[in-house]
Amino acid sequence: MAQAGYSQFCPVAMAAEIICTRWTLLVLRELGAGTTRFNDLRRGLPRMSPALLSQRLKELEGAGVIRRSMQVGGPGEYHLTDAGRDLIPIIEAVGAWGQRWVDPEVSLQKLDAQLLMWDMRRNLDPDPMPDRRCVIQFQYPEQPVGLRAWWIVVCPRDGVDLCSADPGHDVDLYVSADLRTMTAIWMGADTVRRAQDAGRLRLVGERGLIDDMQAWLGLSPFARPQKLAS
Amino acid sequence: MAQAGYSQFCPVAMAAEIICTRWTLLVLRELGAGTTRFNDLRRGLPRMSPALLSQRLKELEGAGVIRRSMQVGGPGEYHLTDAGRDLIPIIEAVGAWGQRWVDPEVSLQKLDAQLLMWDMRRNLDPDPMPDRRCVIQFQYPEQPVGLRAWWIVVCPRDGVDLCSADPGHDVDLYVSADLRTMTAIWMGADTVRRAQDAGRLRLVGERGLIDDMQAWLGLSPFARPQKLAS
DNA sequence: CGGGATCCGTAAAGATACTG
DNA sequence: CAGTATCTTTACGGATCCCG
Repeated sequence: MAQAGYSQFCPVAMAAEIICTRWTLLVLRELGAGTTRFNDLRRGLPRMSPALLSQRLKELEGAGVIRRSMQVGGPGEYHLTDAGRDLIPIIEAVGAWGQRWVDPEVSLQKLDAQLLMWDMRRNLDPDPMPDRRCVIQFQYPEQPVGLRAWWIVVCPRDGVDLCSADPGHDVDLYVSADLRTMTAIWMGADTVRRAQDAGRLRLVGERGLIDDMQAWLGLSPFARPQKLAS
Repeated sequence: MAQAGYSQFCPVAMAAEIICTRWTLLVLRELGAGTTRFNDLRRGLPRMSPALLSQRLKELEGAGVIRRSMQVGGPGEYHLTDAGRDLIPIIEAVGAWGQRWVDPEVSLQKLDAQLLMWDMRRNLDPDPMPDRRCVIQFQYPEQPVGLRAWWIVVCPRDGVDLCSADPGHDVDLYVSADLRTMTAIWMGADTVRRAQDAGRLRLVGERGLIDDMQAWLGLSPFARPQKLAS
């Protein structure tokens, strides 16, 4: 910290100077998942200060891991370079290690409704859903007001949208659980069926959406050995 | 920093809290290479303060990555657990990434004679050497006095020893180069033959030792896709 | 609203000295 | 040999503010 790096010629040290600084691996995880915009990165990294995110993005650009494309009239976008894409298997391996060796009781201590919803939105699979607009409301009754209710709107052509305020549409499915249960399902430590049978998860609404929920909800990309998005 | 971790349930974040703190990956690299003693770890991490090393070892023990074995009369030893051994492929992948994507001109800026000699000592292969005691003196004429001369003593049964003071034995081979050249050879960016032909490396002594130098010297474990030591 | 920059208090790391 | 103790420097967190 005090000094630039480790002063070691070893490739592990050189790479660690680039990717093992605070938050950096998570920034790369977001970029690997397809996020390109500054404020979208922020949504996936809610506790990271914008100043530090900006600094890290510059450092990664300097290291040749990402490239910043500034359109004249449009917003800037950040993309992994070839070197950056080469880091994705490493991030997947780190995630797999965490999934295997970190006690779920510890990770389920770090609940964050906004982060969970943002993550679910990204990975939600519309294919098993009816071919029309579907609105699902998630409710976490024990959460503070602003984090208690969420709407996910799936449109066949507009994709998946997340709102923390009522968008006004009719709701096709109400999902109610405590945040811990929903996170455990998302991480693969619990299932829709088991949680529903045990009363930890309540589903009210269209039968088809309920029956296929495990399918369209999916799992965190790190819950099983699976690739990150393109 | 201000807070303990990232407050994210994602396995990547959980793992990053454990292994992506400063110096930690290099501590694990040393342990993965077979080093078990505190002061030997220090030799491989010369710029890391003992206080921080001690702290990191405790953190890693708390995370279940290493185990500390305290013998009653003997010195303490640190060993990777199963979880820790599972990190070795990740460290190798990080090293491979660094070897591929970090400009050698940048890594060859971070020269360190003591670190290089310690690293060479660990990986030196006595097999291609004569079956008797061999003494090799390395000289880096441009280095400051205490780092200028090194002796490696290879004994068929006592293993490989490194001295920074003359051990008093007859020298079988004198190796003279600048530190950058020797490091480049060690990292696979140069070869004994090429450096000698170009006059960057001077070898004086027993013909057989000279001819087989590339073989017994070997390469850094990260210079090619190869396993760390047992 | 997207995309940052600035400022200040706190927490972590570096340097060095010292001890059982 | 295997660490602590101490003091200074640096980085990070959080809030606020700025600009097109």
